[in-house]
Amino acid sequence: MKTYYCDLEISLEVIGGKWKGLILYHLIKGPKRTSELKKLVQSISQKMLIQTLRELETDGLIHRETYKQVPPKVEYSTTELGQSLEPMLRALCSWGGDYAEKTFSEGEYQILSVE
Amino acid sequence: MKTYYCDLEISLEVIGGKWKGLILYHLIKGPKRTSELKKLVQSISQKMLIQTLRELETDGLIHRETYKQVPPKVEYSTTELGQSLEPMLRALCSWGGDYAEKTFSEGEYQILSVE
DNA sequence: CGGCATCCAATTGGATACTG
DNA sequence: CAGTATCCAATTGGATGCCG
Repeated sequence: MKTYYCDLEISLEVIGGKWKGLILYHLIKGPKRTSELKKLVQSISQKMLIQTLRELETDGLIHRETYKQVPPKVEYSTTELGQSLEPMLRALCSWGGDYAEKTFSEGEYQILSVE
Repeated sequence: MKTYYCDLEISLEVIGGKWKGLILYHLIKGPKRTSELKKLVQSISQKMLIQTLRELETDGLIHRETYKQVPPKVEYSTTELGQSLEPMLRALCSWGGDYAEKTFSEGEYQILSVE
Protein backbone atom coordinates (compact mmCIF):
# COMPACT_ATOMS: atom_id res chain seq x y z
CA MET A 1 0.00 0.00 0.00
CA LYS A 2 1.29 3.41 -0.99
CA THR A 3 1.65 5.85 1.85
CA TYR A 4 1.51 9.63 1.49
CA TYR A 5 1.95 12.20 4.21
CA CYS A 6 0.34 15.03 2.29
CA ASP A 7 -2.03 15.25 -0.68
CA LEU A 8 0.49 17.43 -2.43
CA GLU A 9 2.81 14.45 -2.66
CA ILE A 10 0.23 12.80 -4.88
CA SER A 11 0.01 15.76 -7.25
CA LEU A 12 3.77 16.00 -7.46
CA GLU A 13 4.02 12.32 -8.27
CA VAL A 14 1.66 12.85 -11.19
CA ILE A 15 2.78 16.19 -12.61
CA GLY A 16 6.14 16.62 -10.94
CA GLY A 17 9.42 15.82 -12.57
CA LYS A 18 11.29 17.90 -15.05
CA TRP A 19 8.91 17.80 -18.01
CA LYS A 20 5.45 16.56 -17.14
CA GLY A 21 3.97 19.89 -16.14
CA LEU A 22 5.37 21.65 -19.17
CA ILE A 23 4.20 19.07 -21.71
CA LEU A 24 0.80 18.94 -20.09
CA TYR A 25 0.56 22.71 -20.18
CA HIS A 26 1.21 22.80 -23.91
CA LEU A 27 -1.41 20.13 -24.49
CA ILE A 28 -3.91 22.01 -22.35
CA LYS A 29 -3.71 24.82 -24.89
CA GLY A 30 -4.70 22.38 -27.64
CA PRO A 31 -3.94 18.93 -29.14
CA LYS A 32 -0.50 18.53 -30.61
CA ARG A 33 1.47 16.08 -32.70
CA THR A 34 4.69 14.61 -31.39
CA SER A 35 6.84 16.79 -33.61
CA GLU A 36 4.97 19.93 -32.56
CA LEU A 37 5.63 19.19 -28.92
CA LYS A 38 9.28 18.65 -29.68
CA LYS A 39 9.41 22.13 -31.22
CA LEU A 40 7.65 23.68 -28.24
CA VAL A 41 10.03 22.08 -25.77
CA GLN A 42 13.27 22.22 -27.65
CA SER A 43 15.59 21.17 -24.88
CA ILE A 44 13.88 17.86 -24.30
CA SER A 45 15.33 14.80 -25.99
CA GLN A 46 13.13 12.56 -28.08
CA LYS A 47 13.56 9.81 -25.57
CA MET A 48 12.38 11.92 -22.65
CA LEU A 49 9.52 13.35 -24.68
CA ILE A 50 8.12 9.91 -25.44
CA GLN A 51 8.76 8.71 -21.93
CA THR A 52 7.01 11.71 -20.42
CA LEU A 53 4.04 11.29 -22.76
CA ARG A 54 3.74 7.62 -21.78
CA GLU A 55 3.69 8.50 -18.10
CA LEU A 56 1.08 11.20 -18.55
CA GLU A 57 -1.01 8.74 -20.55
CA THR A 58 -0.64 6.01 -17.92
CA ASP A 59 -1.76 8.41 -15.21
CA GLY A 60 -4.85 9.31 -17.22
CA LEU A 61 -3.98 12.94 -17.92
CA ILE A 62 -3.61 12.77 -21.67
CA HIS A 63 -4.98 10.77 -24.56
CA ARG A 64 -3.02 9.38 -27.47
CA GLU A 65 -4.72 9.12 -30.85
CA THR A 66 -3.09 7.20 -33.67
CA TYR A 67 -4.04 7.75 -37.27
CA LYS A 68 -3.28 4.67 -39.30
CA GLN A 69 -1.67 6.16 -42.35
CA VAL A 70 1.70 6.52 -44.00
CA PRO A 71 3.59 8.44 -42.81
CA PRO A 72 2.21 7.83 -39.34
CA LYS A 73 0.40 10.57 -37.48
CA VAL A 74 -0.10 10.65 -33.72
CA GLU A 75 -1.91 13.33 -31.82
CA TYR A 76 -1.94 13.94 -28.10
CA SER A 77 -4.66 15.74 -26.20
CA THR A 78 -5.68 16.20 -22.58
CA THR A 79 -8.31 14.12 -20.86
CA GLU A 80 -10.86 15.85 -18.66
CA LEU A 81 -8.63 15.03 -15.70
CA GLY A 82 -5.60 16.57 -17.36
CA GLN A 83 -7.57 19.61 -18.43
CA SER A 84 -8.68 20.15 -14.84
CA LEU A 85 -5.14 21.27 -14.05
CA GLU A 86 -5.48 24.24 -16.36
CA PRO A 87 -6.11 26.94 -13.73
CA MET A 88 -3.16 25.84 -11.64
CA LEU A 89 -0.72 25.58 -14.52
CA ARG A 90 -1.84 28.93 -15.92
CA ALA A 91 -1.40 30.53 -12.52
CA LEU A 92 2.04 28.98 -12.13
CA CYS A 93 2.99 30.16 -15.58
CA SER A 94 1.96 33.70 -14.85
CA TRP A 95 3.82 33.53 -11.54
CA GLY A 96 6.95 32.50 -13.40
CA GLY A 97 6.71 35.57 -15.62
CA ASP A 98 6.35 37.85 -12.60
CA TYR A 99 9.19 36.10 -10.84
CA ALA A 100 11.54 36.63 -13.74
CA GLU A 101 10.69 40.32 -13.94
CA LYS A 102 11.25 40.82 -10.23
CA THR A 103 14.31 38.66 -9.89
CA PHE A 104 16.31 38.61 -13.09
CA SER A 105 18.18 41.55 -14.50
CA GLU A 106 17.55 42.97 -17.92
CA GLY A 107 19.55 41.05 -20.50
CA GLU A 108 20.05 38.13 -18.15
CA TYR A 109 17.27 36.11 -19.71
CA GLN A 110 14.93 36.01 -22.66
CA ILE A 111 11.65 34.34 -23.43
CA LEU A 112 11.21 33.07 -26.95
CA SER A 113 7.62 32.07 -27.36
CA VAL A 114 7.26 29.52 -30.11
CA GLU A 115 3.46 29.46 -30.18
CA MET B 1 21.87 34.65 -21.26
CA LYS B 2 19.26 32.19 -20.11
CA THR B 3 16.62 31.34 -22.66
CA TYR B 4 13.12 30.17 -21.85
CA TYR B 5 10.42 29.19 -24.29
CA CYS B 6 7.57 29.49 -21.83
CA ASP B 7 7.10 31.29 -18.51
CA LEU B 8 6.15 27.98 -16.96
CA GLU B 9 9.73 26.82 -17.43
CA ILE B 10 10.79 29.55 -15.03
CA SER B 11 8.34 28.46 -12.34
CA LEU B 12 9.36 24.85 -12.72
CA GLU B 13 12.99 25.78 -12.39
CA VAL B 14 12.24 27.47 -9.08
CA ILE B 15 9.71 25.14 -7.46
CA GLY B 16 10.11 22.04 -9.60
CA GLY B 17 12.17 19.07 -8.64
CA LYS B 18 11.26 16.32 -6.29
CA TRP B 19 11.06 18.24 -3.00
CA LYS B 20 10.96 22.00 -3.43
CA GLY B 21 7.20 22.33 -3.80
CA LEU B 22 6.52 20.09 -0.85
CA ILE B 23 8.96 21.77 1.53
CA LEU B 24 7.71 25.17 0.50
CA TYR B 25 4.12 24.11 1.06
CA HIS B 26 4.87 23.03 4.62
CA LEU B 27 6.61 26.32 5.29
CA ILE B 28 3.70 28.25 3.84
CA LYS B 29 1.57 26.81 6.60
CA GLY B 30 3.98 28.24 9.16
CA PRO B 31 7.66 28.53 10.13
CA LYS B 32 9.40 25.29 10.96
CA ARG B 33 12.65 24.08 12.42
CA THR B 34 14.85 21.72 10.43
CA SER B 35 13.88 18.72 12.51
CA GLU B 36 10.18 19.50 12.14
CA LEU B 37 10.51 19.56 8.37
CA LYS B 38 12.29 16.25 8.48
CA LYS B 39 9.32 14.76 10.36
CA LEU B 40 6.84 16.23 7.89
CA VAL B 41 8.70 14.85 4.89
CA GLN B 42 9.92 11.56 6.24
CA SER B 43 11.20 10.07 3.04
CA ILE B 44 13.65 12.88 2.35
CA SER B 45 17.26 12.40 3.44
CA GLN B 46 18.97 14.97 5.58
CA LYS B 47 21.25 15.80 2.72
CA MET B 48 18.43 16.51 0.30
CA LEU B 49 16.49 18.45 2.92
CA ILE B 50 19.40 20.84 3.50
CA GLN B 51 20.13 21.05 -0.20
CA THR B 52 16.50 21.85 -1.02
CA LEU B 53 16.34 24.49 1.69
CA ARG B 54 19.48 26.15 0.36
CA GLU B 55 18.06 26.30 -3.14
CA LEU B 56 14.77 27.77 -1.95
CA GLU B 57 16.71 30.33 0.07
CA THR B 58 18.95 31.21 -2.88
CA ASP B 59 15.90 31.74 -5.08
CA GLY B 60 14.39 34.07 -2.49
CA LEU B 61 11.41 31.93 -1.54
CA ILE B 62 12.29 31.21 2.05
CA HIS B 63 14.18 32.85 4.88
CA ARG B 64 16.59 31.16 7.27
CA GLU B 65 16.82 32.47 10.82
CA THR B 66 19.61 31.27 13.08
CA TYR B 67 19.34 31.56 16.83
CA LYS B 68 22.79 31.70 18.37
CA GLN B 69 22.40 29.36 21.28
CA VAL B 70 23.45 25.90 22.41
CA PRO B 71 22.10 23.61 21.15
CA PRO B 72 21.66 25.49 17.86
CA LYS B 73 18.23 26.43 16.62
CA VAL B 74 17.37 27.29 13.05
CA GLU B 75 13.97 28.26 11.78
CA TYR B 76 12.79 28.52 8.20
CA SER B 77 9.92 30.65 7.01
CA THR B 78 8.57 31.86 3.69
CA THR B 79 9.38 35.21 2.19
CA GLU B 80 6.60 37.25 0.63
CA LEU B 81 7.61 35.80 -2.71
CA GLY B 82 7.40 32.26 -1.42
CA GLN B 83 4.11 32.93 0.32
CA SER B 84 2.66 34.18 -2.95
CA LEU B 85 2.64 30.60 -4.18
CA GLU B 86 0.14 29.62 -1.52
CA PRO B 87 -3.02 29.60 -3.68
CA MET B 88 -1.36 27.46 -6.35
CA LEU B 89 0.13 24.96 -3.95
CA ARG B 90 -3.12 24.68 -2.03
CA ALA B 91 -5.04 24.10 -5.24
CA LEU B 92 -2.55 21.48 -6.36
CA CYS B 93 -2.77 19.79 -3.00
CA SER B 94 -6.52 19.62 -3.14
CA TRP B 95 -6.30 18.34 -6.71
CA GLY B 96 -4.03 15.55 -5.51
CA GLY B 97 -6.62 14.46 -2.95
CA ASP B 98 -9.33 14.38 -5.60
CA TYR B 99 -7.08 12.54 -8.00
CA ALA B 100 -6.34 9.84 -5.46
CA GLU B 101 -10.04 9.34 -4.71
CA LYS B 102 -10.92 9.06 -8.37
CA THR B 103 -7.97 7.00 -9.46
CA PHE B 104 -6.77 4.78 -6.65
CA SER B 105 -8.69 1.85 -5.26
CA GLU B 106 -9.67 1.56 -1.63
CA GLY B 107 -6.82 0.08 0.36
CA GLU B 108 -4.31 0.88 -2.35
CA TYR B 109 -3.07 3.97 -0.61
CA GLN B 110 -3.24 5.87 2.65
CA ILE B 111 -2.62 9.38 3.76
CA LEU B 112 -0.99 9.82 7.13
CA SER B 113 -1.15 13.47 8.02
CA VAL B 114 1.59 14.36 10.47
CA GLU B 115 0.44 17.91 11.14
C1' DC C 1 20.65 20.21 16.89
C1' DG C 2 21.88 21.61 12.50
C1' DG C 3 24.98 21.03 8.98
C1' DC C 4 28.93 19.62 5.97
C1' DA C 5 32.05 16.26 3.42
C1' DT C 6 32.98 12.02 1.37
C1' DC C 7 32.16 7.94 -0.90
C1' DC C 8 29.45 5.09 -3.58
C1' DA C 9 24.94 3.12 -5.63
C1' DA C 10 20.98 4.15 -8.34
C1' DT C 11 18.66 6.73 -11.45
C1' DT C 12 18.24 9.90 -15.07
C1' DG C 13 18.98 11.29 -19.42
C1' DG C 14 21.52 12.06 -23.96
C1' DA C 15 23.52 10.29 -28.50
C1' DT C 16 23.08 7.17 -31.84
C1' DA C 17 21.33 3.75 -34.71
C1' DC C 18 17.49 1.30 -36.29
C1' DT C 19 12.28 -0.16 -37.38
C1' DG C 20 7.51 0.15 -39.42
C1' DC D 1 6.88 10.69 -38.70
C1' DA D 2 6.72 8.21 -34.51
C1' DG D 3 8.85 5.22 -31.76
C1' DT D 4 12.28 1.65 -29.78
C1' DA D 5 16.76 -0.16 -28.15
C1' DT D 6 21.33 0.21 -26.57
C1' DC D 7 25.13 2.16 -24.64
C1' DC D 8 27.26 5.34 -21.82
C1' DA D 9 27.81 9.96 -19.21
C1' DA D 10 25.94 12.88 -15.78
C1' DT D 11 23.26 13.68 -12.04
C1' DT D 12 20.86 12.43 -8.05
C1' DG D 13 20.62 10.78 -3.75
C1' DG D 14 21.65 7.78 0.37
C1' DA D 15 24.86 6.19 4.26
C1' DT D 16 28.18 7.39 7.17
C1' DG D 17 31.21 10.02 9.91
C1' DC D 18 32.57 14.38 11.75
C1' DC D 19 32.16 19.34 13.49
C1' DG D 20 30.56 23.66 16.16
